Amino acid sequence: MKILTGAQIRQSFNDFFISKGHTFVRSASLVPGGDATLLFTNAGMVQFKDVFLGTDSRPYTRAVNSQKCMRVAGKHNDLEDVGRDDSHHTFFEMLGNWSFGDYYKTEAIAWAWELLTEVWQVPADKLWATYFQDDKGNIPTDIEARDNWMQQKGMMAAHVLPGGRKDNFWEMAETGPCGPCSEIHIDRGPAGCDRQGVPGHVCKVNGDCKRYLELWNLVFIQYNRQGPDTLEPLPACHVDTGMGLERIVSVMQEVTSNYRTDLLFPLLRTVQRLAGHTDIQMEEHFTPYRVIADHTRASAFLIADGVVPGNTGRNYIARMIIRRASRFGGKIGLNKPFLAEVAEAVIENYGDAYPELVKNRKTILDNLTREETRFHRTVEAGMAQLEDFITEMKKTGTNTLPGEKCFELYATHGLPLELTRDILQERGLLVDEGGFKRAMDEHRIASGAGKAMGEMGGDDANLYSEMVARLIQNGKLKSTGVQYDPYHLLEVQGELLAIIQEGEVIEEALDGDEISVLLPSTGFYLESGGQVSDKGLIISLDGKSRMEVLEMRKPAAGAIVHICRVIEGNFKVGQQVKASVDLARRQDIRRNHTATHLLHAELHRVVGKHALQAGSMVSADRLRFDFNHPEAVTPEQLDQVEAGVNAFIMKNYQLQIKERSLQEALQDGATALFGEKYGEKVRTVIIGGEERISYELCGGTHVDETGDIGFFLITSEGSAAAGVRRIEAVTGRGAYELVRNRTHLLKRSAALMQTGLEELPAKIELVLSESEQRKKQAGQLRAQLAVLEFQQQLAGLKTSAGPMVFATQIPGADNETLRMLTDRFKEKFPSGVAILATVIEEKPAIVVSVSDDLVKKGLHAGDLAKEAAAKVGGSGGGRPNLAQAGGKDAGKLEEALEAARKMAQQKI
RNA sequence: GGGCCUGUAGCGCAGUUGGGAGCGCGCUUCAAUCGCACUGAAGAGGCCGAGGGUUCGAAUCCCUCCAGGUCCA
Repeated sequence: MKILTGAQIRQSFNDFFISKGHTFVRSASLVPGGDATLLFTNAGMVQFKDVFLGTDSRPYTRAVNSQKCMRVAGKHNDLEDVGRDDSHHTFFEMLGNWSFGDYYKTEAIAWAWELLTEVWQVPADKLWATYFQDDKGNIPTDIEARDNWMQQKGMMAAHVLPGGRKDNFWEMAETGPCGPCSEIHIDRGPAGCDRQGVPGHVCKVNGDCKRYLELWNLVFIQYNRQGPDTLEPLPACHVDTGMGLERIVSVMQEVTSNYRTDLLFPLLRTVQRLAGHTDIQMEEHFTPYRVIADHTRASAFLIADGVVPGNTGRNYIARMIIRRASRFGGKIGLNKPFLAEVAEAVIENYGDAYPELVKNRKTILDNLTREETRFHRTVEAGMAQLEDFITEMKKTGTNTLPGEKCFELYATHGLPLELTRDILQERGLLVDEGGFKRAMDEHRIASGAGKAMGEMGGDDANLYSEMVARLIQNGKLKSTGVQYDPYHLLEVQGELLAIIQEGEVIEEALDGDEISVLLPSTGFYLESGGQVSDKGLIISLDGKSRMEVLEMRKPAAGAIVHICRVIEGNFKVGQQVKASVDLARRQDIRRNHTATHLLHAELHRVVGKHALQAGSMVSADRLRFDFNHPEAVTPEQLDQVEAGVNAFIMKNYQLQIKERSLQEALQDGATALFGEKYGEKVRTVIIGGEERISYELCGGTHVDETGDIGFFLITSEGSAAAGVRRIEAVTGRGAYELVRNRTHLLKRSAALMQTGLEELPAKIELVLSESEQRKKQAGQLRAQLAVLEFQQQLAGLKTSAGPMVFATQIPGADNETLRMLTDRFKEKFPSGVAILATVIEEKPAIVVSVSDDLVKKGLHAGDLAKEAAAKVGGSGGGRPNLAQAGGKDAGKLEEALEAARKMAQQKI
C-alpha cells in the first residue's frame, strides 16, 4: 500500500474524482440547513438530499467531497461508548462521490476499484465486494453490480458475495428514492479477529468479528418507493457513495486504531504532554486519551459551525461532549481547563482542509475554556450537595446512596453519576445504580420523549410529497414543485391546486375554515434566515371570496403552502385566484432586515469580530439579533452601535444584490451564516459599495437604499443564552412610533414636574431625595412622639412587687415602633406583659410581649394576641415572648385590649 | 419542547407550622501606627427577581411570568 498521510488520502480521493470529471463541493455545515428533522449532518448525502428527491438541481452532474459528520444522540444514544473502543467517533469525515443522473454502476465500481488498487495500491486479494440479492425474493438481484465486480482486474470471483436487505439495500425513508448498494470490505487477516477461540465462530464478511472491515458503500439509487410493496424505476439513476476517512486511513497506515492514525494521534500527543505521561502511562490510560481526542475534535468543529455549548438542542450536545472530555481529563490529572490546547492541535491538523477552524480559532478556544470552567463550578456545587447527603447517610448509618438522590445530583445539579460513584467509593460508600437508572427512565418519560425539536417534519410530509409528485405528473406544477420567487411575484394569479384541512385533502373551503392552500407559484416569503413569513390575501377573480394568508410553510420538498383562513365566501379546487402580499407589512420587514445586516456589521466594529450572529428574527414590528459575546454590552457600546447604524442609514447606500457561486462569494469574504443551507448559486447582499460595510449571503428581502430604513433604535439588550447576547430594535414606522410615544411621555412628565425637559432629571432627583428625607423624618417624628407618649404613660404606672400587665394604645406608631416600645417596657418592668396597639391605615395592629419568667409559667404571647384579635375581627400569633395580631375593626380596639389584659391577669 | 433546582446588601450565602431581614467578605468614618498590614469601634447599603392571590399579617403558602443553573429528547 502507498504510504500517505491522512490529509494526502483525503486530497487524493478528491483529486482522483476531479480527474474523472467531478466537481469538488465544499463540506456542508454540521448544522443541516432547512432540515429540522435532523440534529446534525450525519452523512455525505445530506446536502444533496433534495437533488435526489428532484426538487433541487445543481449545475454539475458529478460531485466529490469530504463531508463533516456528527453521529451522536439520535435514536441510540451511545455517546457513553465513544472513546471506549478504537473505531467509534462522534465526529468523522465521510468521503464520497456522486452521480446525479450521470454515470452509473459500471463507472462507480470501476473507479472505486481503480482508486483502491491502483492509486492507493491496496492489495486486490484482500478486498471483498458484496452485491444485492433480495432475501425476501421480491426485488431483482443486482446482477449488473455483480458482473461489474467480477470484471475488475485482480478481483477474485470468490470474493464477490451476495447480501440481503439489511446490508445491501438502501432507503432514505419509508417512501422516496432507494436502491441496491454494494460494499467493499477488506480482510485484515486472521489476527484481526477479536473472537478467536469463541466456539462456532467463523470469520466472514458482515460477520460478527473485526477481521473484515467495511470500507466503502456504493449506493445505486434506481427506484422510487411508493409503498411497502411498490417500487417504481426512476427516470434517472444516481450514485451515492460513502467511505469513512478515519477507517481507510487506519487501514493504509496499518495501525490497529483510528486513534493511532496521523489524523488523531497528534491530539493524543498533546494530551500526553499536558498530562506529563510516559508512553507506557499513555497506553495504560488509553480510554481517556481517546475520549479527549474525539470530543475535542468534535467540539472544535461544532463551535466553528456556530454550535456553542448551551442548554438546548444542538448546543446542549456541544456542552455534553465538552463536559465529558473534561471529566475524562480529570481521570488523568488534568483538573484545570486544558481542552483549548488540545483544540490547537485540531486546528493545526485540520485547518488546511477546513479553514473555518482557523477563522474561528479564538471562538473555539474561548468557548472550550469557558465551558470547562463552568463545568468545574457546577461540579463543585454538586459536590457540596453530595457532602450534605453523606452527612445524612452517616447520621442514619446507611452505606448506600439512594438512586433518586444520586439522580437528583445529576439531573438538577449536573453532577455525573461517575463522579458521585468515585467520591462515595473513596469513603467506602456505594450508589444504588439500579435506582438511578429507574429514576432516569422516569425522567425520560416525564420529559415527553419524542417531540423535542419542534413540530417540523411530521405526518403531513408524505401527504404533501405525494401530492406534489402527482401535480408534477399532471403538469400542474413544474418539476421542482411550487415556483417560489419572493422578490418579484408580489401579486400572482393562478389555479387553486389543492386545499388541505387538518391533514385531509378537501375540494371546497367555506367561510371561517382554516386551510392550507397550494398554488403553482407564490411570492409570499417563507420564513427563513430569521425573516418571518409574509401575510396577505388570496381572492377569487370576481372578488367575492377572500381568505387571509396567515403564514407560509414548507411541509415537504417542493411544497410551499399558504396557511389561510377564509374570511368571505368559499373556494373550490381548480378555480383561478389572485394572491397578493401585504406590501406595507413587507416594507416594514425589509427595513428591519437590512437594519439587521447593518447592526451585525456595526457590532463587529464596536464589540469585536467574535460577535457573530447566533440567531435572528426579523418581523414587521421589530428585529431581534442574537450574537456571541461573553458579557453584557455596555450602555456606551450600545449607544455607539445605534449611532453607527443610523450613520449608515443616512449615507443612503445603494444595496447590491446579486447571485453568484458559493465558492466565489466565500472567497470574496462574504459572511455565511450557520444553519443556513446554501446551494451552488447564492444570493449575496452587499451594503456600502467601495467601503463594503456588510457582505452577507442572504435570501431575505431588503430595501433598495439604506435611507429607506428611516431610523433605527435599539429597544433592549439582554442575555439570550450562556455566552449569547440579544439586541432588540425597531426601525422606520416602529421607531417613529416609539420616539413619538416617548416624547409625549417626557412632555407629560415635565409638565407634571413643572419644569422644562432639560431640567427634568435633576428635578426628579431633587424631588425623590426630598421625599425620601421627609419620609424618614416623618417616621422618626412619629416614633419619637410614640415614645414620648408611651414614656408618659409608663411614668404614671407604679412599680409593684408582682408582674405588671399593661395594655394601651399608642396613636401614630407602626409595628416596628410598638416592638421597640415593648423593650422599653421590659427595661422598667423586667417581669410583666405589655399589650400595645395602634391603628395603621384604619386597621388595628397589636403587639404583645411577655417576659421570660412569665413564659416559663405558661403564659403565651400568641394566645393573648389571638384573644385581642378576635374582638377586632382578626387573628394573630407569634412566639411565646412576642406576638403580633391584626384586625379589621379599629373601633373595638379598646375592648380588645381589655380582653387581653383580663386574660393575662387571670393566667398570672 | 418538557422535568427538577435557584433568584435575599456590591460579592458569597443563612433565614426551620407565616409574625423581629441577618451572617461572612467588601465599602465608609473614627481610633491605634511615622506609614502600611493587622486589630478595635461606629456606620452606610435591601420594593427578599416581577406581577397577582390567600391571610389581620407573606422573604416564607398558592398561581402566572422573567432570569440563571441542570437533565431528558
